[in-house]
Order: sequence, then C-alpha cells, then structure tokens
Amino acid sequence: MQKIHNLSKNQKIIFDLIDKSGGPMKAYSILFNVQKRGIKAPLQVYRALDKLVEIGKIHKIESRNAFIACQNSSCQVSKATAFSICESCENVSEISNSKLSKYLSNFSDNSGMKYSKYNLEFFGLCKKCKSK
Amino acid sequence: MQKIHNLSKNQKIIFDLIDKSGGPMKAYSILFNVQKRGIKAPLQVYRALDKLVEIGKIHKIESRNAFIACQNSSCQVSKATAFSICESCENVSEISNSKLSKYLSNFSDNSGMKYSKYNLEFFGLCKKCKSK
DNA sequence: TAACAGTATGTAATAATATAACATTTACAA
DNA sequence: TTGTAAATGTTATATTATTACATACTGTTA
Repeated sequence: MQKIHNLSKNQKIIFDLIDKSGGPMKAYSILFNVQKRGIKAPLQVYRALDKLVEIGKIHKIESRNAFIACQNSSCQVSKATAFSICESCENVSEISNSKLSKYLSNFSDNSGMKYSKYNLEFFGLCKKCKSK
Repeated sequence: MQKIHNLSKNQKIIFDLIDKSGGPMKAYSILFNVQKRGIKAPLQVYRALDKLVEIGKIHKIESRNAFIACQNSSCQVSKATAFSICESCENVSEISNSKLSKYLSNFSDNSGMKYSKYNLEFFGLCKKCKSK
C-alpha cells in the first residue's frame, strides 16, 4: 500500500512544472519558471525538490545536477533508480527493467555493508544521435 | 595494453594528495591542501581533476561532488564504476566485482541506446555504523 | 633547429549550484 | 485549543564549477 502524499502549494507548482517538461530540469531554471507564481528564492525551490525526491515523485540526476519526474507507474522506486543519459543530446530516461532492479536490489558483497538504496546512470548515444 | 600517462606537475601533486588521503576529497579541500605547493586557483585544481578522471586515475563520486583515487589494480575501469557509500560516516569504497561489472557492461534494453559507460552508487550503512 | 601542434599552466573574474539562519504561518491530530 | 510537525518567506552566504585570455612547456617532424 502506497502512502498518498498531499503536495503543498510550492511542491505542487514545482512538480507540475518538472512533470510537464518531460525531461530533466535544473534548479535555477525551475526557479526562473516559477517566479511568476510567487516562488522567489532558491531555497523555496530546493526545499520543494528535497521533499519531492524524498517521497519519490522526482529523482535527481546526480551527474547533471538536474531533476526529473518519476516515470515509473507509481513512483515506488525512489530507492532503486536507473537512468540512461545521452551524452550528445542530454536526453534522459528512467530505465524500468525488473531484472536489472532485482539484480541490483539483491546485490551484496563481502564488505559487510547493508545496501538500502542505489542509483545507476548509463551513458551513451541515443538512437537519434547515433545515426547522425 | 594500457597507455602510460605521464602526469604533469599539477596532476601529480593533486593525484598524490587524493591517493594518500585514502578517501574521497572535495575540490576546494584539495585546493586548500595544495596551496603551499603553488596551486592557487580553483581552475588549476579542476583542470587536473578533469584530466585525472579522463585517464581513469581518479573517479568522481557524483552524489558527493568528491573525487577518489581509483582502487582497481590498474585503473582500467574508468568507464564502468561502482561505489558503496556509507550514509552515516560517508566512507566510500570502490566496488570491484567482476560479475557485477560484466552484468552492467553487457546490459542493454529496447531503447535503441548504445551504452558506453555507467556509474553506480550504492548507499547504506557500513559495518561499523550498522553496529552503533 | 625551427616551426608547429597539442597540452599544461597562470590569473582574474564570474557563473551555477546549494545551504544557513531566523522569523512566521499553515495543517492537523490529540 | 493547544501542541507539534511541516511548510513558507526572506536575506545572506557558502560551495562548486566555468569563461576568457595570456603564456609556457613538451614532443614531433620538416
């Protein structure tokens, strides 16, 4: 059973923007886009982003310092994320592959470490950019 | 056959520092540490870091904006990196697991994307921190 | 060895990303 | 209705990284 999160005003404004954009967005680009809606300061954006990441509605693309809406059916996968990133056009998409996620979620080694979360980023050329 | 890279003066200073530290280091902490050796500006640090990353002598821990010396025997794995990160003590170590790297290097999906590189970060609690 | 190309360096300024500190307000359960 | 957690607003500042431009070093080859 998934907890329903009622987004606050700022969280909703910012989530909607990222979601509609269809791709990764950077914090200050988000800020610029929501200033007309009353969100004036970086901290307001970062606070909403932190919360949205925490509840799995968005993910941070670490290598790009950007945020993307969760593309998995019900955002259950905030602790097990995988992305493919085109190094030419910077298109990003979330990889949803149950074998991969199962493999990584079950991964353990002899370090004695208990893994509770992972983030995987694949880089390469997307279909379009490959054929250029 | 692996290409031998002769490190330049700044590259050597910075690599030695990171390597000796035994863990991840942040750019401005590196800067602070090498100022007595004549490296005065951030750009000098970032240029050396870029090069060291490029040739695989160090890796960037994206989620921490930090750099760590490659812990694999011969630094051949700069395009296929995996790390375990303790969220409590921030200890980081490079995972060297041939099954894992084989699995990920061979990963492909139906997106039409050609993957040439990946970076994986596992998070959790290390042995020490678990038992606290 | 002169000319060249590629790589590395030095320096100043500034851009881009993110957080600290503090005051106030809202949501909502006890 | 009072207590508390979450969210907001605002200013300032910390941290991370790059642009732009000038100069110097290293190794190759004509």
